[in-house]
Amino acid sequence: MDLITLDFETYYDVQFSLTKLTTMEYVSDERFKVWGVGIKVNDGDTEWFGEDETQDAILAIDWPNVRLVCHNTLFDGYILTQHYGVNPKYYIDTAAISRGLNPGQSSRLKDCAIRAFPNDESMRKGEELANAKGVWDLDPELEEQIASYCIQDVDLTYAIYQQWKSMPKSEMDLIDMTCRMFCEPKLKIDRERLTTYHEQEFNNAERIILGSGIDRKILSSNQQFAEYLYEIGLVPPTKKSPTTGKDIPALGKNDKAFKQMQDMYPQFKHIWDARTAVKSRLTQTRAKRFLSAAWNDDWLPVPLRYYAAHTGRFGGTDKLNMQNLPRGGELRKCIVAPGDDLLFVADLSNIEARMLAWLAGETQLLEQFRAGDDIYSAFASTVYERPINKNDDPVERFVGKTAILGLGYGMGAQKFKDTLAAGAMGPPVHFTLSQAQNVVNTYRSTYRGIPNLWRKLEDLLKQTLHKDNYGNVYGPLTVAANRLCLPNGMALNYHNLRYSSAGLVYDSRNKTEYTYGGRITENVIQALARIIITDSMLRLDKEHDVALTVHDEIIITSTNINPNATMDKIITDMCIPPSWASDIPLDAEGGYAREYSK
DNA sequence: ATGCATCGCGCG
DNA sequence: AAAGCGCGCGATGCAT
Repeated sequence: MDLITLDFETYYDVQFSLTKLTTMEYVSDERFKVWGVGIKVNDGDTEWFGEDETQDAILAIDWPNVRLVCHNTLFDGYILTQHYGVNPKYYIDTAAISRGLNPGQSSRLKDCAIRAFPNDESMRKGEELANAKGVWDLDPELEEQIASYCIQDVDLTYAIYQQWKSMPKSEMDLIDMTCRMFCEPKLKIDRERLTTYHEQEFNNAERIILGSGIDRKILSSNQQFAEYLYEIGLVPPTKKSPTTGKDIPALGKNDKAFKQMQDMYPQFKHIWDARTAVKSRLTQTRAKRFLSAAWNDDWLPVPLRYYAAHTGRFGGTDKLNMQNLPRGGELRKCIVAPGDDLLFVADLSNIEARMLAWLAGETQLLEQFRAGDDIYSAFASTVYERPINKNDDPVERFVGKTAILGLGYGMGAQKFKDTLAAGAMGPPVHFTLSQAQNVVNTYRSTYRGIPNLWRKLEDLLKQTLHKDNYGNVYGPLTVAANRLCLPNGMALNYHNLRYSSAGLVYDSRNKTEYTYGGRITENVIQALARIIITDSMLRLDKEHDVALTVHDEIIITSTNINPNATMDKIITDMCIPPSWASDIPLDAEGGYAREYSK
């Protein structure tokens, strides 16, 4: 099989660019034009093909026998499949590899080159002196310059791949899968339903905003909306900014004081409704993005960013985050399986709570998971000192749920109290600070292994600062330089980890992050849980099309033949424990339908 | 015009 | 000693 490294150079201008448009909008636009392409076959010399030669050069390649290497393969791969109609056998992306090996650091080609070849000044991306912005027809001189930059980029990409190809095979396969979700879409949109929904949402919001008689600029600005409230004789609530510590208006949808204000002044309902209409436009912008993304016969590419989080979790990209669609919302129902196929959706139940119990060695909790007990009710029973069950005690169970989901990573009494009152996951519950403190204490004393784990993992991370400790093992984790090695060959990286006056800090996205036991524990648990789900995705992708993942959820398209058997197979697969945690009790649940819904 | 920090809000 | 965490997008407000 040939290894082809490739880089497209395409027309762009001020309006028509990837900062303004999504990849789907850009490539499907009338203005889309390939200036040329640089192609390197195996270790041969990179060749430039100009505008008139590109198509022949692309079509001459035996794509079913090609492993493709690009830097940001979602872009070049999408052009190959959607513009030229050719599908490589395997997709490799050096930007994705960079994020896997160096999460939280820039994955631009320029920065990758420095990281891959720190001591070789010849391996540097040149400054792009040519300004080709807005030039539709390149003159020979400009084309010459672009061609030379392009060849240089292809050569760098190839060299970086050679340097980093020792990346675990399973992770390479995940990068390939991520590219296929985008370049070879598995999902479709229900265009009619989506169009109707978009118009309806838009008209509804407009009616409410216009009806209020307030300028939408005022409605959408916190500052200006606060001033407006003053003018009509109301005192806008304030709160302390969690980042700057300054007093800021508390006018968010979930700000308690603002909610109370709305309840207190029902005569201003038109104002509250208009504020919501202006602030909650996610569904409208998203519907619009879906419609333009699915330009090609309603096929919907799924843009996922491999290793977006330093824990390995995927993220959204390309102005379209498929991982935060409102639950039970119309948007999800507008996403469908193609033809007569069905969409299978399954998620790993309480995966993080299970992983936490397992790593902390909390035998009692593990036994409860193994027995299929309702963990939230079980903990609530301890708190309330009486048997709690889902049907009779929904409020008490919600307290148990909030505790299990939050307190495992060190949440304190004040935050627990606020979280309960906000009622984000259930009915709002109002506790005094001392009642909240009691629950926190009960949690920490009931599951002693968990606060113990916070201390152990903080100590383990500190060990990464001294090379005497490299190789030390804790469960599935191994100590190395500034990182905790994971059982899949990857690592939880803490770039430039060091002590500061604030404590333990590290660099992420040019920001200094402060960390501590509870937070490290959360990172470790998230990283380990992510391995369980991606292991399953890799197995399932052999038989079905994995179309999307949302952290603990896998979305698969498959035929409508024996759907119950397919569903069972998926669930069974997701519950296979990894070799490094063969005794972890896993559980999964799911369903299938034509649409994406649960 | 464009970049950056901050906030709000959607998901896990 | 104590501290829930992980994302991306869109809008605002301010700096360049």
